[in-house]
Amino acid sequence: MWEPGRAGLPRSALPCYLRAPLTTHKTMKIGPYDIRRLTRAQLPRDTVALARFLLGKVVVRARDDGWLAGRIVETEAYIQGDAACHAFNGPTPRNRSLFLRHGHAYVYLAYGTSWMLNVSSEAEGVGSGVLIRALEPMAGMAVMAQHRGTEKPRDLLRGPGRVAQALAINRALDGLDLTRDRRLWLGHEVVNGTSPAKIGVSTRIGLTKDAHRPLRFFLKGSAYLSGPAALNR
DNA sequence: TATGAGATTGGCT
DNA sequence: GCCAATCTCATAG
Repeated sequence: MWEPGRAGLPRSALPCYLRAPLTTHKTMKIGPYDIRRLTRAQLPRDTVALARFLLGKVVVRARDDGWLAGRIVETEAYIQGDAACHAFNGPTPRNRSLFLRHGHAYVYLAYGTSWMLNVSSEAEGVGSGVLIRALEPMAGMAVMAQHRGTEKPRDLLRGPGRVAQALAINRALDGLDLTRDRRLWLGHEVVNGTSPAKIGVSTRIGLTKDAHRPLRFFLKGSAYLSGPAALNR
């Protein structure tokens, strides 16, 4: 089987989407950061646990024009039996990816205008997911700025629709395996001796059904949170 | 078949 | 602060 980097071409000459690792133990240099892919075994198979676990982890998008990456600072859990969860009424063509085993992408269009990235979060057949609401920019800010039409770092990835627009995420990526795919994957930073940030909890943003549940999670003190300041304390 | 609501955003008052 | 843009799907007729 042909493998990138083993065909006489230096890895650095390959486009990002081919340099992206399929295996876990490889460490990628993305911008100034050392990033290693998360395996399915590392991902909690529980929606709330995954929503908390993903804080501080990294979303990596590989494009032929470069790496795009951001640190997850805000998530929301959409659990089975929750009226606000898209899977509440069973599978439809739009929400079927929510029923994939944990670690797959569920990408959908909200309000006909904004794409949203979610991570499926339970066993196959259970419709649940974690919405990625905000990232802190790590790499590829110039390309993100092009996609977003703004240069301001705080406006690149603050809000789920902005995350998808900045990272060029749309229906074409719906259903992919975030632990295996080269184009979009989850990683963690390889570092020594960092202290874990405190996690804040609030109600979810923009809901009318089941709006009272404390299922939004965020890194306290981050400058890249969406939502009103009152919910970020 | 028609209608209204929705896990949002950007522009304008 | 208000509102339009515009896709998906549940519900009603």
